[in-house]
Amino acid sequence: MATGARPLRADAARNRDKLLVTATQLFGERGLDVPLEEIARGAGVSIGTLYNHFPTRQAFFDAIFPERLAALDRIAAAALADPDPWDGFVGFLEGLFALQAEDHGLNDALARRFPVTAEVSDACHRGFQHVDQIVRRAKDGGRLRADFEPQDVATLVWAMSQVIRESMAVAPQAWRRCLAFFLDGLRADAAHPITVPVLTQGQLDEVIQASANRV
Amino acid sequence: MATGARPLRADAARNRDKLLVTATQLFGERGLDVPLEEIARGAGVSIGTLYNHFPTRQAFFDAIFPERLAALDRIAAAALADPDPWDGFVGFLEGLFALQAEDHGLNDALARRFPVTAEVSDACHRGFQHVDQIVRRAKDGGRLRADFEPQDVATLVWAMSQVIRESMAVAPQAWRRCLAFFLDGLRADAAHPITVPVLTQGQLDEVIQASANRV
DNA sequence: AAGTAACTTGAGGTGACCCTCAAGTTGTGT
DNA sequence: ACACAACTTGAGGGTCACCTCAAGTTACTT
Repeated sequence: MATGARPLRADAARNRDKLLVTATQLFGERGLDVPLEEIARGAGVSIGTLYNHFPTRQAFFDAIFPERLAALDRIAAAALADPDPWDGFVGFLEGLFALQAEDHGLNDALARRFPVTAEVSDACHRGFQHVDQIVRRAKDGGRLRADFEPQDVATLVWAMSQVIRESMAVAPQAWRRCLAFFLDGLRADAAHPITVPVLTQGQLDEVIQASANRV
Repeated sequence: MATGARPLRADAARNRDKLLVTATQLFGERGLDVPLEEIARGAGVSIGTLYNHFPTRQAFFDAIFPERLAALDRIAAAALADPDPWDGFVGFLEGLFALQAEDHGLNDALARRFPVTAEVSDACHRGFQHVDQIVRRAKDGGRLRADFEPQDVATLVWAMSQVIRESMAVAPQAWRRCLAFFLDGLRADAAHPITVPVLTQGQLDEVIQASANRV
């Protein structure tokens, strides 16, 4: 996996691995705010070594999230492969939120702090494109209401991420109920006129930017 | 307003007031995490004086939130007074979220950290009872779906609070769109069967408790 | 087996915020 | 005008997390 200029020394590679494993676990359990010192301790390594390998918290995210986002890609692909566009749309959302419910860190990442580095932001763009297709397909299929736009998925992610965060410890499946209500409002035959305009892509970018600056 | 054992000395009362005004403003603008030192500075008073009057952050909340929650009471009363139960239900939610959108601190309070002291928790109980009535009335009226329960309002509050938080700076009205989608899913004629059970009151209390401990 | 580059270590500096308390100041009743 | 209680002050101690770097250790090369 390490493909930099020259290979790491054996002990260094081991340490890097241990740090990554520990970080992945702690982020998953407790969110993205875990103290770096705790990660070092968990990996059995000094704080200095941690900084050798991951000079910033962001460096951890960059190393961890591509894998997570790949899971998202798979979910999106499955959604697009579903013969029923509406089922695909629903499956995508359920898959996405199930992933968030399993991984406190991913939930944090999607809700409060969109990632910024090249690789991760690429993955996000791919994600947006997938969402675009999934939404368009479900609208064309006639069961998703016509005034629902891809940007509305972002709003939905914010909404659900908080529901997941609050309820996950006590009722890990509670978010599914909230989503079910919401989905019933997204069906074409449930639609009532909406006067509030969708977020423009520019506005969405602004929000994401603000979010990232908050890290 | 001060009704303690003996009245405050004039200068002390003035300082208390200035602190309260500043705190209200800063909490409203920036949420409940504003450093206390900033409140003291804003009020033109030393940090020691701040601690004289408000020995904990919670003491500020106790002084500020009853007024805010009274506004909620008014909104609930208006909802119950609405001749159309569904319109009342919708009006209640819109009023509640509009309040949150105006006041970052209230948003924080409802989303992440339910208050704990007697007076405030009383107000919450009154709030719950109002929600109970509003929901029951709307269900009896036949336009709110029958499987929607008062506890589901809590979930909705979590969801919307995050939408509000993320979008308020860029598109202060964006939450209304999200709510509109959601409401379309709450209409009786939009209902599809839901398998996930509602949060029990006990579970809800647990979540609220966990939330409060997080302060 | 020795030499060197690569790596690790952890004490300690920085900064943000919290909170306390001894010393000083000011309002108020007499 | 006096005296005392009420009040204010802000330096300073505590905690927690971040981050650095000089000195020590270890893996790899020859």
